[in-house]
Amino acid sequence: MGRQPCCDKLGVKKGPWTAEEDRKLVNFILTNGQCCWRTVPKLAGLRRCGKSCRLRWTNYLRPDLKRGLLNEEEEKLIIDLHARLGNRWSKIAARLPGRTDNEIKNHWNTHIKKKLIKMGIDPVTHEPLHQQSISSALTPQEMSSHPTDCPQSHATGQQELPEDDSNITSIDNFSFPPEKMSGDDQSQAPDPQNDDDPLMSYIWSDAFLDDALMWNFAAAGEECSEFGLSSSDDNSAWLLDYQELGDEDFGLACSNMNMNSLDDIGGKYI
DNA sequence: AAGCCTTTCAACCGCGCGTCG
DNA sequence: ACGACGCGCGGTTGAAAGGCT
Repeated sequence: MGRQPCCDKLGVKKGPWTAEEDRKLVNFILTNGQCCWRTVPKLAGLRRCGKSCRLRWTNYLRPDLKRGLLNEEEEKLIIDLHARLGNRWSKIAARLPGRTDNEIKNHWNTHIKKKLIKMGIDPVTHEPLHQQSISSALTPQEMSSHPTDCPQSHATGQQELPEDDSNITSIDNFSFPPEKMSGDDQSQAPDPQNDDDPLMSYIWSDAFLDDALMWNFAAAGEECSEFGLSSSDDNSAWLLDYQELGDEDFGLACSNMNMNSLDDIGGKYI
């Protein structure tokens, strides 16, 4: 017997979410918390798959999300974490407060990957690219958009920045110790405890994750005017109404979400 | 101005894993 | 031990926006 579909395909809406659907989902979760996603659409009055609801919430509607482009520090961190973890985007996202795996994955594929290739670094292995592998690492479109991006010296293992490095300032200072750049990232991941970089040691520590949770909400509080996208985004402008939420609503939502110590943090939202 | 091409990113799909009865 | 179920993850798709000719 085959696997049961995650939702009844008939009558389930697909495609972009409307403001009304967003509103229903947010209202439901803030009132009831994140519970069984399979039942959320029915209880929230949505003609959506539970999976779709979860994705919409985690990738777009969650109030603790940061908005806007990733900054240089975040990019560096992603590159470093990718060198250790590979394409385990959720693990990487867990180390970047307010960022989602989907967002990081997209950013990697559209920005960072190209930057690394432009720098002559294989985005998969994080090793210097050889001339022939540069072409295989790039799609035909990427090749055409970077026709002269292949430094000649990479076959020697020497990294040579392009003469015009104005486009790579965000990652121009990062470097990987040789032991971090070889082989399968999972099996050969270095011992975090031995990491020389204090920042990375901290990021790899359990304490980081504890702090990250706090940062999520602190960041959301500081940037609460951003989490609903720009005010020009008519489709989501209503999200700004989050700021109008009362203590009671927020407290309930947080307690249902099993977040710790949010009574204090929650005040930053409001 | 119009059509085509490229880029971006929200959303979907299928699979694997953990949990529970 | 086994199967059903729900969730989360990573890869992929496709619509929209922006850029180019």
